[in-house]
Amino acid sequence: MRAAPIPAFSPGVTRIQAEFVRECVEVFADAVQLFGVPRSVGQIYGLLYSSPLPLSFSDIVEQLRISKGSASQGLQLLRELGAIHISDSKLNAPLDKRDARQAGGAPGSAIHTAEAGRREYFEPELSLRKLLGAILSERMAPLASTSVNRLTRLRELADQVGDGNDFYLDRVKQLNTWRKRLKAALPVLGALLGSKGGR
Amino acid sequence: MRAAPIPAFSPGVTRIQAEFVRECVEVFADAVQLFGVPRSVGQIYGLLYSSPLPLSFSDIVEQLRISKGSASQGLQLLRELGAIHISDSKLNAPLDKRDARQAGGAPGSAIHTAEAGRREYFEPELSLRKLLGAILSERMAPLASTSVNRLTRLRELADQVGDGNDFYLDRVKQLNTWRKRLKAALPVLGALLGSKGGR
DNA sequence: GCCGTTGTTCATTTATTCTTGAACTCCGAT
DNA sequence: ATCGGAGTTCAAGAATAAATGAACAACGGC
Repeated sequence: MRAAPIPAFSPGVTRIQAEFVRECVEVFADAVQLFGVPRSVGQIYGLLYSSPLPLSFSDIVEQLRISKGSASQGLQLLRELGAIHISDSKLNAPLDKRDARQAGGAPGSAIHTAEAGRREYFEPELSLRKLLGAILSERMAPLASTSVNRLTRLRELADQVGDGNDFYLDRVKQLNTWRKRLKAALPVLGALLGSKGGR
Repeated sequence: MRAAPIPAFSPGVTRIQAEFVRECVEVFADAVQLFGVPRSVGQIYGLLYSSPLPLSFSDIVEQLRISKGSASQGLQLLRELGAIHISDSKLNAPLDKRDARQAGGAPGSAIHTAEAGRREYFEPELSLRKLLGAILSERMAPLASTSVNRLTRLRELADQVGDGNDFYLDRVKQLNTWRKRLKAALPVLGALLGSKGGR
């Protein structure tokens, strides 16, 4: 088990809000692990999900207390999956945020002076369909790419066995059926998750 | 990367059959990894899947060249998942197998004299629905059990924030929607995999 | 152009998971 | 009862995956 990830306290954020963030971070950290995605990546998504304003790279590093390396790789993966995107309001976001911070906060550990440079801000993608669709197809890709070749090879071998009964051919046929069903089921799943009918 | 798992040669089995087995073992070893199931467990299933006759514990250990510990744990998991079951013909299976082996084989490395004791024989489950259903629900269980409590907690926190807009409440609502959709989608997926319509 | 800052890459360290092997229990046969 | 093989458990080792941090590259402002 790992030490509970406790986001750093940011100025201008109430204790309740911080608690909300922490809970979200953990929820997503746990959830993504079920899909084989590293915990820290879920943390990043959870943080963005619970933030009213887009966050920058360094916000994430500071609040999650993770290394720049982890943050960079995690953000990269999330972008590849389409789970987050760069805020289009490159200009507004930082300004809004500075206001928000100044508004409520104990300015003790000062936000560094210059909020300058090529800083980018990230927002979470909120479509469940896109989120899961990307993860699933990413994980299915390697299987799909090799499975056809392998089944062909198995079929050849089964033909050569030539024992009395059709055991080997039957098994190959069944594998093929399974593959087809899986292939057919995935799009349907996507449709279900995208629909509004889940009540 | 790991050394290719090469099943040991068994008497009474042609080279082609051995090749078929090896290919199956690898196919399932790779496939199960996508669902977070250990490779060796997939190997065991693949071996059983490609065997015309039920296999015993020691058959598995010998042919896959894995330790008794791995075999035991792997078989246990597969049984929990309902992916294999103990051959009901506790009496027939071993007899059949001895016949089969004697029939074709170079009896050089003799099958040990006494086929005795409480030896059990395993067969693979062939229903895709059962196979995947068990894996999926096993992996979803931890999420499902905690998610309701966590969402309740998040809702409480969101109520307490009370900033001008409904940002936090909206996020909680969306999480709830996602949860419901996932819950609704899983049974449908099961139905799809069990149907005959996948052609 | 330079300079300070932002973000990336990658070898190393750290943490987690898987496998092994040996001691042990269980069961059936004698 | 006891003997021998069948199967399980678990601590220790090996293999794999993830996180770190420091060196590096990219960008914007001046």
